[in-house]
Amino acid sequence: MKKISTPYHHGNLRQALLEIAVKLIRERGADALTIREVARRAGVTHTAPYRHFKDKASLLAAVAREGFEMMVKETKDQFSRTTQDALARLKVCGIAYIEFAIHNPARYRVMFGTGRPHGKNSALRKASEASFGLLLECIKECQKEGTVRPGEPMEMALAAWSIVHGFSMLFIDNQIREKGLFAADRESMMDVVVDHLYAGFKPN
Amino acid sequence: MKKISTPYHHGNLRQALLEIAVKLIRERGADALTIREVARRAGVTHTAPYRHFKDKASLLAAVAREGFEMMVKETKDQFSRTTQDALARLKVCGIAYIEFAIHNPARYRVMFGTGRPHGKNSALRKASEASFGLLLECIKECQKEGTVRPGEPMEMALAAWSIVHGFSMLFIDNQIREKGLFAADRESMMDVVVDHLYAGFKPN
DNA sequence: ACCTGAACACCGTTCAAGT
DNA sequence: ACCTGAACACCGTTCAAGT
Repeated sequence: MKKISTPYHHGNLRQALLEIAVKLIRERGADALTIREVARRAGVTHTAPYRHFKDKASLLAAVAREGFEMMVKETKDQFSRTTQDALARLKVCGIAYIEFAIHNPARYRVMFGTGRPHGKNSALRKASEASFGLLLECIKECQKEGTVRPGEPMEMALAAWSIVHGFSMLFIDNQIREKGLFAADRESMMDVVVDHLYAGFKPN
Repeated sequence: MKKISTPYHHGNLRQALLEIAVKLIRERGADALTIREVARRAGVTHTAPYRHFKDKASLLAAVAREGFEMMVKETKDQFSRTTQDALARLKVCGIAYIEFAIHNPARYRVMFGTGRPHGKNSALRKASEASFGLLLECIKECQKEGTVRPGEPMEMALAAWSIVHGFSMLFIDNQIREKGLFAADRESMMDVVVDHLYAGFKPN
């Protein structure tokens, strides 16, 4: 009888651990994420993950980093299906951001929920800066186009980020449905919020 | 020799535990909050807290609830120092909200960071609804006054909440300073965000 | 290189017992 | 009523050892 080869050699354990981690958070909450449980589900010893991640925090950081990269990719994909109109792209930024959060609440919470800044982890930092950069560029282009009023783009990007982030957080934390805020569907809530956002950007 | 009386009888243990919990989160992060450590600092056995809180989650819920109550109180205090002008009160809502978050980041994170809704805990739920209610009332009054455009107040309150919550979260998570977003001081950042918010509320 | 097994110092929670 | 001490089933992390 041939030996059944063990599944996670040759470098795919790292990716497997990441996927299991996300699934675990999604299914059972952030508290249920333990290195030992991830290892168990991957079929390896509880110390094996330490070959790929320094500690639990850096496993979470890797999950977060992937998240920012996914978000950027999805936004760019939407861009390519959009007119050259910079204002349209700016709206896509907002919508894509919120949609990512709503469709990946577990991962989104990891991306922002740590309470710890990204400071030291440069890969994570770069990924999150790329995401913010997309928004910033859109705003600058809109200003050139004349579809967004003049003003410090950094400040405007901050206001824009605040509102989409705030809405996303409240939404995935159930604060919105819980308060009976809306019988309305997600789509129209998103539109309300994003429209409000751009109302503040209109040129005079 | 008289026995030294033990400090936490007669019902003040509960309050002591809450204060220690907040201090612990503030000083060493949310991960450092353990029931055992709280008990240790209070000078009681690690099982004593269970007389006052069902489990760790309900200790955290109590910390969160106190937070919402503090926020409402501080906002009302500011109201009493303000003109009858409803628009001025609306701005106070935004500023007081952000200031609370900035001055109590640890507690603020507990108030929103659980990932778990407040659903079951009715005291917590009521406290957070009171906070939202303040904002909602202000918007309605402004509409009567004509200083905020007509529209579903619930939707407008949601947009307002999103932006102050988003800004607060980004700020206390260090996402803002980390990205080199502003050399500017807090005050002016807050003003930018809040001004942007109210720009979207202006009547035509 | 990658993985294991034992070990250490912790957790949250329960429960019978003490005053 | 309020608190204790032992116990249980977990953690994260380290380290010497195996292939």
